[in-house]
Amino acid sequence: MTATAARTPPRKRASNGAARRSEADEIGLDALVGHAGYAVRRFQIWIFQDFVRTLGDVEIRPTQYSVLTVIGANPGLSQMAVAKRLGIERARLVHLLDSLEQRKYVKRIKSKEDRRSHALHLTAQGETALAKFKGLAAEHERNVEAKIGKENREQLLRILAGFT
Amino acid sequence: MTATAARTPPRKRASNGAARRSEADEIGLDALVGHAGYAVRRFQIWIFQDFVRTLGDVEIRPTQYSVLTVIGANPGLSQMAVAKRLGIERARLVHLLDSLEQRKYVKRIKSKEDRRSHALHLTAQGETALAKFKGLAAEHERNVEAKIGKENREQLLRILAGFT
DNA sequence: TATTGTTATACTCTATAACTATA
DNA sequence: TATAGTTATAGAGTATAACAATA
Repeated sequence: MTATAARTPPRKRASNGAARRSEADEIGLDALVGHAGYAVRRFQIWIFQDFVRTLGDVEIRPTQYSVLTVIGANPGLSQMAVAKRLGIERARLVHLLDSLEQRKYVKRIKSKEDRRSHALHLTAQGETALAKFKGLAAEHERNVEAKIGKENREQLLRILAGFT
Repeated sequence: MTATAARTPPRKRASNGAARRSEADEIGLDALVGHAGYAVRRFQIWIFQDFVRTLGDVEIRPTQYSVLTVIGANPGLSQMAVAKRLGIERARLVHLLDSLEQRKYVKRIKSKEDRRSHALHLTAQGETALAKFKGLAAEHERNVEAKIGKENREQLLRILAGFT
């Protein structure tokens, strides 16, 4: 392969001395245009920021929300089970749970069957809080729908269902 | 809203003393199933890992690739312009460019028009290297296509085109 | 020997704030 | 005053390794 393979000719730049472009517009992405990963990254940045903003008052971030939701729907899971299911490192989950336990949303209960592991449960306060978080997360989801369209959101969910 | 709103009944767990589930399968995601952001996050983790693996030999990560590609296609851009176009913090771009400059892929040239700013260019070595990176990135993109299907990848790019 | 939870380390990335030199 | 680049800091997130208690 030569150095020119797949190279796009440099875009015409404002010549020296000419008026400089007023904005960071018109800058070509070249090969990035064809990369799904680039589009997905930019979309994820937008979607995370909207989630964090929408749930800003309750100070819940996406990862915390996912942990609370899975524990709420599957009480008694071990830390390993939650970590594997959500694709989180078990070492990281320790700190996430420390925080959620301090805030009285989650409790670790020593398992009698396997004394190495903890059974995870929501507290009563955690149940109430999670219901509120789900309402706000639904609001966030409506923002997503407004941004990309109802049909596109549904197609996206269908296309990526295998990764959840 | 009550605490029970939108709550899914807890899944049936293996009763105490019964055989425990062998794998972290069958764990319900509850409300996460309907969140585009969750699916996107999981997909992005997969896609980043494949990119990093596919370009592992050349030690180029997605962000570095995006910076090199934009500079290659738009020689002379300032750091601010690159940062804005790619949605990277300008403070972060400083370190990215430090690394790419050390590796002789990029050079910062003091602008004569505005002595505060640097015009960014690829070195000859950078041009050659980027061509190789693009070939590997195309290989990564074929992995994506194999994973989600040709049609789905194209739909994804179409749906998310507005975020690039 | 292997696994669970934990602690620790390193690096990537996001988000700010403040500083300098220029404009 | 405002902007470009830089330095610094803090927290989130990823990726490892190693350790104690337990299986």
